[in-house]
Amino acid sequence: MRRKKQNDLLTDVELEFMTALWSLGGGGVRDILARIAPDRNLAYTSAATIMRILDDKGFVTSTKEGKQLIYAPALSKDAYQTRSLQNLSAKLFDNTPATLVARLVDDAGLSQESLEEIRALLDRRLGDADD
Amino acid sequence: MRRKKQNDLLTDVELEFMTALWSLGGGGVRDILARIAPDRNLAYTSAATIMRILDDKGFVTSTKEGKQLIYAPALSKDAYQTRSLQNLSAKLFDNTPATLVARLVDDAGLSQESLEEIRALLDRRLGDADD
DNA sequence: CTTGGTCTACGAAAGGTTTAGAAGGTCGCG
DNA sequence: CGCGACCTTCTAAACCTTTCGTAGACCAAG
Repeated sequence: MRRKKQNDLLTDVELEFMTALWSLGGGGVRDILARIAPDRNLAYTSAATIMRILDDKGFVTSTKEGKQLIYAPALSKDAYQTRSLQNLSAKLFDNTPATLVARLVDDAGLSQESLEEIRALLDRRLGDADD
Repeated sequence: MRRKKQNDLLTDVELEFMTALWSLGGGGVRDILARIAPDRNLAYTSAATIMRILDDKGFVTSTKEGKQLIYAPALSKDAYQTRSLQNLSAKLFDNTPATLVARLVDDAGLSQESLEEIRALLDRRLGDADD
């Protein structure tokens, strides 16, 4: 059975848990739950269910260690960031990344510092292959 | 009563319809449905329901013209692009736009052309205050 | 061996999304 | 007037997401 709706995007809660797992590198349900916002008050079984779903969907791998399951990301955060950007670019920006960046740098809430950081990035990226 | 889950993001189908409406500027259900991918085969009443929901949520405005409702975006595409980027930046990039752009320009699928377009954008934006 | 703690798996409930049929209004034309 | 065409509104079904309780497995300590 395949996903039928989205390509391979995480739902809100799934992303919350993957973020915790990425920062951890790996761990059991209790470790992961400890990284979730404390005011969340999520039941342990809820967390376990989320992790099982992530496993089913292939976003994490699990290995039995003693009596508990240890989870590890099956997809790096970088890779997922790229995937999300591609999705957003396709859905909302006509697959033209330049428009996406334009909207980003037009955002008044963006600091000068951030802008310069971004240009430095681009200079580095374009400097190499420049002819 | 307000939305309870997301800030103010469109669902998949809602985005599909808003995209049609943005490209149209405004129109009735039949106009909008004509802009949706033709292999979609969506019933007219389904389209009407989506538009009513968008109206309820405040994403469009409607005015009665004769016997039909004419819809217009209550939110520009630019504004929604900005909103989406802010959301993605907060959820997945720790609110550091530079990281977002880094992931974007690291994407091997990005053409040299796009990269240069992006840098030109930044130069224009930063050129003023350059030292 | 039995009890208690910890774990995973299953199932259900509540809410949101997507689709579409049924019902009822309105308008123009014969 | 009455009919058909077209429109909106209501309602429901199917599915997905999120949350959690219950049940069953397993192990260690008394």
